[in-house]
Parts: sequence; C-alpha cells; structure tokens
Amino acid sequence: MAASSTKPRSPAPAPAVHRAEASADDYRLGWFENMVGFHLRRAQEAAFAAFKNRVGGIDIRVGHFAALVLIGENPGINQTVLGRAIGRDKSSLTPILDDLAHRGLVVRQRIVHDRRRYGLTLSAEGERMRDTLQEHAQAHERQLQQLIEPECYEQFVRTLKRIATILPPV
Amino acid sequence: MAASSTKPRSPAPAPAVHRAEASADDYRLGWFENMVGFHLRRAQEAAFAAFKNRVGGIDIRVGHFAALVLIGENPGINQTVLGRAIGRDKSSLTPILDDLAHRGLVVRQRIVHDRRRYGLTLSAEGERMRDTLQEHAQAHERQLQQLIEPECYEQFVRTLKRIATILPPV
DNA sequence: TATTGTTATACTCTATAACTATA
DNA sequence: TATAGTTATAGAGTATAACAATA
Repeated sequence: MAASSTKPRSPAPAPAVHRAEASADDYRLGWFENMVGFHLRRAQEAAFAAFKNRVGGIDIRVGHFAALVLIGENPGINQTVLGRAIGRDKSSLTPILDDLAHRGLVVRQRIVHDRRRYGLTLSAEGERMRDTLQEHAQAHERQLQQLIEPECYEQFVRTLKRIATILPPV
Repeated sequence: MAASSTKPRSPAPAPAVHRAEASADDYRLGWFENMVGFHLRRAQEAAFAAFKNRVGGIDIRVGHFAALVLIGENPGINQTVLGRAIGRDKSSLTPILDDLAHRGLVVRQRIVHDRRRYGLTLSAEGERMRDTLQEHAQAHERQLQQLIEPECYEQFVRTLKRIATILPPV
C-alpha cells in the first residue's frame, strides 16, 4: 500500500495503517447497537485494515490487487468492463493500469478489429505477483472465516452478495 | 499536474451519489467469488450508496448523522471518546462538530472541572434532526433486513460485530 | 452518434504532527 | 509530562466532464 511509484516523502510521516481503537467501553451505541448498516461499515473497515497490514510489505494497493486477480481471471478484458467488475469508473482505472503496465505486471494490447479498446492480460511477472498476493489474501480470508460459525458461512456470503447486487438504489 | 494549457475544463460537477453498475455479466469473479472480504466491501458500498441516496435531500452526511445519534445516546460525551465510538481520529471530528455546532444542532460546553474538554449535547433542534434522520435510517435498515433471511439476522449482525471488534490487526 | 480510454480537475474523507490550553 | 481539542497539511481514492480516436 505504499506509493505506486517512488515518491519523495517530504515532511509526511509513514502512512501507517490506522484503525482507531474503540477499546474502552465508555460509551453506548444505543440505537446503532443492532443496525446492520453500522456494523457492516465497521466490519468492512476492520477487514480492510487487516488486509492492508498483511500485505503492507508489498508495494501494491488493494485496488491494484483486485485488478490483477480479475485480469488473470478474464484475460483480454477491457478497462471499461474491468471497471464494472471492480465497481469503479473507467477513469479511476487509468492510473491503476498505467502503474501496473509501467511495472510490467499487466500487458495492454490494442484489439485489432476494434482499436478503441485494450485487451488486458497479465505478464509472467504479473502472475507471480498475483500469486504472492493471493497467498496473503488467502491467509486473511482464513482469518475472517474463523470469525464465522462454519454452518453460517455460506449464508453469510450469500447475504453479502444479495446486499451488494440487489439493494435497490432507492 | 502540468497545467500547461490555457483552456479551463469545466468547473465543479454536482457531487452525485454514484454506484457503478455491474449489471452485464461479461466477466468472471473467479477467485473472488466466495471471498468474504471482497463481498463485504461490495455490500458496504451498496448499503452506503443506498443510504446516501435516501437522505440525499437532507443536507447532512453520514458521519454527521452518526455523531448526532451517539451524542444523543451519550449526552456529555467528549470529542475524543466520540471519535473512538465512530472509529475516527479526534482531528477528523473537529470539522464535523464545528458544523453541527454552527448549525445549532449540537451544544459544546466546557466542563467546569476540566476545562480542556467539551461536553457535547444535542439541542432541541439537534434532536429533531436526529429523529428525522433516524426515520430514514430505519427505513433503510428495514430494506437491508429484507435481504437477510429472518432466522439468520441475529447471527449475521453478530458476525459483523465479531469481525469489527476482534479481527486481530495482524 | 456511440464507445473506449485519457486528461484535467475537483471534492470527500481522513490521518499525522505540531500546536494551545489546560491538567 | 500528559491530555483535549484545533490547525495545517498531505494524500489516497474516486468521480465528472470534456476530449481524441475509433467505430
């Protein structure tokens, strides 16, 4: 999660992964106590922080990792579709892909019969990087799964998917 | 960064609530398919976007709403403890409380025997605002709950809490 | 005209560090 | 010295709109 390229870190401190601790029990959540939305947010933040800490030694970010995995899974995918898969606008992907391509992890290749698009694939080094990161992610995932009662795991993931996909935009 | 050109791009767009749609099923999630972390993130983003849309007509943000609820629940709480409750650094709360106080929703009162602290309470108007927002939040919550099988609800929330509180920082 | 990807730009959120004033 | 809150600042992350190239 360090900078994608070497960058002078002037007066700035190391951007440590931070998680504000709510250790002391000197407040009441009250109405939030059983709110799904509230705890969904807290859980996501905790999981995200834990993952960032885990891969903290590797100079790559979560969004970059997601791109590596999905390109590996969908070789030849273009940036617009990749954006949909990650849930980000295509313009947000440009700097990510720029970086990954610049580091030789991803290959962008113009598609012959539609020269507007790039087909994205992983280089051999990109595959190695993805594999390394996947090992970390797998360990992280095991850690998460330990917090879920085994008989509830399937249902838990299914519920998350349902929320992500069919929650109406209101 | 190089602002070499003279042509001004367009000025500020309206900060609309956006959710990139992943409608077309023209990609495979592959390895992410059953990852808790991945879907936790997507679910949280969807829920957050839905909530923002719901209260979109009211000039207040999620962090502000959280502050209102928690101050209402813990009258006299100070900013540092409030920050722990929300999971944010105290410095992040200063502008939020500035705004809420400026709008007459929250009252900051120096504590007599420790003049470093403020005791935070809701004004009558703050309570009204909180109540209005809570109605929206309650509707949002009902919507979320409809996506959870009723017999799994308790367990679902419990799991989220467990992830948020006892996930080791690695 | 529509689409892909890029660029310019702006904005939200949040943390860190240094600071003031208290304790 | 330690703590509560503020200020200044940095920077990650991401969107929107306009654009060029191509369809």
